[in-house]
Formats: sequence, C-alpha cells, structure tokens
Amino acid sequence: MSKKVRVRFAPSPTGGLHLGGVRTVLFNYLFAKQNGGDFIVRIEDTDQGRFVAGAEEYILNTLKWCGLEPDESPLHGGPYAPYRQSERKANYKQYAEQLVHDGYAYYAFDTSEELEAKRKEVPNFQYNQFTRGGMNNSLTLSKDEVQEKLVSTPYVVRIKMVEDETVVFTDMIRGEVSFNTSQVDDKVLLKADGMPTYHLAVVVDDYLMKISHAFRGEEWLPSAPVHILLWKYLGWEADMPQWAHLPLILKPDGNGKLSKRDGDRLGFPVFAMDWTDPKTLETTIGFKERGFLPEAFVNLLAMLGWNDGTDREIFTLKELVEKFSMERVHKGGAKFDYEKAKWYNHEWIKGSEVESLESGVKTEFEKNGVVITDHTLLAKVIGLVKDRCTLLPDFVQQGSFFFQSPDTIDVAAVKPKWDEKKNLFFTELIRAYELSTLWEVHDLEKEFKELAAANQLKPGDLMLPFRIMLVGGKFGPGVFDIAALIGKGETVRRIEHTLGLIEH
RNA sequence: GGCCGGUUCGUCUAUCGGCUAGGACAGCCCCCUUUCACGGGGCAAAGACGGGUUCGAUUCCCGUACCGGCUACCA
Repeated sequence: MSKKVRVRFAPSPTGGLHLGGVRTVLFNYLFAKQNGGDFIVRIEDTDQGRFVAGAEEYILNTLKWCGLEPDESPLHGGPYAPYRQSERKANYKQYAEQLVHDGYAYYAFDTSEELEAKRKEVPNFQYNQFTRGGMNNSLTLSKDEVQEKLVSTPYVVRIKMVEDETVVFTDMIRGEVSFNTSQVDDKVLLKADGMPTYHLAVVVDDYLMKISHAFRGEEWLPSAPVHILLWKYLGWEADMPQWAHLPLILKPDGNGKLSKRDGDRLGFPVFAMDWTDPKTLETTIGFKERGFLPEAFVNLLAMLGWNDGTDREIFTLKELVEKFSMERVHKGGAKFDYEKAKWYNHEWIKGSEVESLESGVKTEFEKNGVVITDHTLLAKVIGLVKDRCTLLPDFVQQGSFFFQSPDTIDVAAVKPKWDEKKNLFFTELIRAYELSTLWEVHDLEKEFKELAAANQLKPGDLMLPFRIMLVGGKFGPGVFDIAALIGKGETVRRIEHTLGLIEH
C-alpha cells in the first residue's frame, strides 16, 4: 500500500561539503536504510554562475569516505538518470508552460536592472500579488505584446501566488506548519536562460524520481508553501513527499549558521574532507585530514540534533540505522562544539581494533617521514599508544620513536639533576642490558630496579632520564614497554647517545 | 520591517504533568600512574520572563523577550 521509501540529497556543486550537508545526507541515509528504501544523490547544478568544477566529484568522494554511498547518483547511475539537473534541462520547461496554461504561473519580462531599480526605489519590494499589476508581465500586457516579447526578449516564468489562502502541511519534525499565501511572493520558476530555479526543479525531479520523503535544512522552511502549491498546481498532490526540515548547525560562539569562515577563524574543520578551491587554489581543511575516523565523524554528526532517548552516545552506522527516528530529531539548532567532536574521535580510536587503525596510522607516519617496514611492530605500537591518541596525527607524536631515534633529546630536562652517580648507573645499565638474555618488560624493569638499589639510587630519579633517552621527552607509554619493543641494540644505542650529549 | 521557526547547566542533551531536574563535553579537585595520557571518584553548573489550565507544571495554552532562518532570474 504505502509506496517505497526513496529519499534524496540534492546538493548544488558550489564547493566543499559542510558539516550540515553531511548530516542531512546522514539522516536521509539512515531513514532510507531503516525502511529498506533508496538513497539518491541528485546534483542541483541549475546555477551556472555558481558552478564549481570538481565539487560534484568531491561530494561523492566525501559520501564514500563516510560510508554513506548512494543507491543512485550521477556516478552510480540508476533508473531515473540523468541525476544532474543541468542534463535534465529539457524537462522543466514543459511544466512551467503547463502552469502558465493552467493559470498558475505567468511570463514576466522585467529585466534585472528594472527589478534592481524597483528594489532601490521601494524598500522591501516584493514581486507579489500586490505589485505584479504594475510590472511587465503576461498579466498586465496585451496578448499581442506578450506574443511579441516571448519571441524577442528574454523572460522568466513566475508562480502566480493565490490571494489569502492558508497552506498547511505536516512536517515530520515540527508538526503542523502553516503559511498565508499573501505573505509569499511570486517566485521565479524558470529563469531567462531556460534553467529552472530550485523551486521548480525540486518538485519536478522529486515527482519524476518518485521521492517519498524530502529532508532538507530548516532554511528551506519559508519556501515550503511554494513547493507545496506547485505539487498541487501540477496535479501531483497525491504523490507529494512527506517533509522534514532539519535544524541548523550553529556557530560555537555567538549565533547564526555555522560557516566555513567560522572554522577558519576558530581553527577547526567545517568541511568533511580537504577542499581546494579551483579558482583561488586555497585549501580548506577537512575532518578526514585532521585525523578523524569516518565512524566517529558520522557518530558525532548523528548526535547533533538527535539521540536515542538514553545516555548512550557512541553508535556505529549500523546501530544508527536501527535506532534512528525522525520523530526524535530536535527542532532547535545545535551549536557545534569541536572539543566534543574530538572526544567522539578519541572514543572511537580507543574502541577500534588495532587492525582497523593500521592503514590510517601508517599513512600519518609516512606523511611525517617515518617509514614503516615492520607491520608487527606497527600493530604493537598502535595497541600501546591508541588510548592516548585523540586524532590520527597524535600517533606520530606518540609513536615515531618506536621506528626511529628521536630527532631531539630534551637534555635540559635531565642536566640540572645529573651527577656522577647517575652517569655510573647508566653505564652499568648498558652493560647489564647487553648481557641480559631476557628482553621482556618485566625483566627489564627488574634489572633496572635491582641495579638502582645496588647503587643506592631511587628508581624514581632514574626513570625520567631513562625516558628522555629513549623517547626524547616527557611523554609516551611506560619506559620498559618502550625498551622491550625497540629491542636491546636500540635501547643501548639511545642510552649511549644521550650520555654523550650530557657530557658536553 | 514582514513571515516562519526555535528557547533545560558555558556546550550537546534526558524528562511520554508528579524531581533531590539525569548524562556527556569543557572546567576545577582527588585517586591511580616514579612521564604524559587512559581510567576511577568528586565539585560546580540549567528549566528566558509573565500569565493561565491543573491537586500538581520544565512538560499543555496564551502573551512578552531573546535567538535564528527566509525575504535573489542562489541553492
């Protein structure tokens, strides 16, 4: 009885994919998968002025990284191709004509300059039921004039908003929402270049692609009445999707929608992945490149405006598909908190299996010039340090000394308390370790402490110097864990090296 | 300005009219750790305001305030 669930994400390819955009994708995806439906990506490239090369590919790549692959898209194909509105251009005009023919729309010949002048002259000028009588359009011009202008000048098609009617619809998140048509203006449906505006394109394509549920950002709420009227005027009311207007993601400080600028200003990513503007060649950092795990990114996005009603905060995509419900999506916008975002990543890194971290961590090391040849060692290192890594690049700081000698040794941290007794201890330690046949954490610690006792030194005074010899600074996992992993030769070499540095 | 939407700790949020308003992030303190983290424990921190309805309102209704979105031949 009820039709198949089909949802769509309809971005316009103008740049990087923003947090809010990915969350819209996520909610679409979760709803579709939960209901055994299809998730479609349709590219809304009707504004050639704002079109940015590469943006479409970037968007699809981002979805892939997030694990939110569409069932149908320009890339994946599908039964309702093409999935780019620019390639569907021929579709729209007939519907615009139909609307004009049925009296729901009209041709308007006012030039951009004329409209601009009008807006200057009349504050808050709206092209609507009260003003259209004074403009150049098929409602005010004679039939002959209209015919003549239709062939000789550019024109647009505008919706003829009815007077004083209440448009009511039920939003899945907000409940009943109503608008009076006298407040809404005569939106352009078909532009002078023959391209539809969003308003026409979205209803025509949602109809043609049999979309059952339309989810989009709250910023679209004010134009919902236009779309609903269009569904009605085109005679498709029975097929109209159910609407849900998602709350916005807000700036962490102050108020307003979160924008790319805020990320630049506050030092955190706003785009999912790195985005390089093809014109300015400026790169904006993404969550991926900052070292977020896609699972964590999806998780944190889901929790921005939704929860399952319990205290639980960590969910896999699969769990989200099961538990998600549009009814539990909030009405109000949420300020984005980068600290909390990092917490999600940390939780995911801690909870991830070593194997699933390997390739990402290896990439980070290589980016920093640390060559990984021993993958058994890599796995051990990841297991040892992952609890202390919030973002993937933290592995480099926490673990590169396992693969190569530290670049710098913080000699200044040991020198002030250095004395001949300590020097002697480490010299003896070298010999003891060289002679040792066992190289396990436990044995290393035992030998170290016994030798300290024999020299009447407190182990506590020796651990820090030892740590600095091995890792270069005051950080990292347990010293004996480190010594055990890097091996006898390397341990001895690093002690000797630092001893040499202290001498001078 | 107009229309529409929103409003619980600093932030994200829980609460299907009955509360000592719960959790998480951040903050602070303590423990653990002879580094730094992780971990464990604790402290502090909220119902915008005013009216109703009700035995009882954070929860329902109205108004006010504040915040946001929209108001393009952009999406």
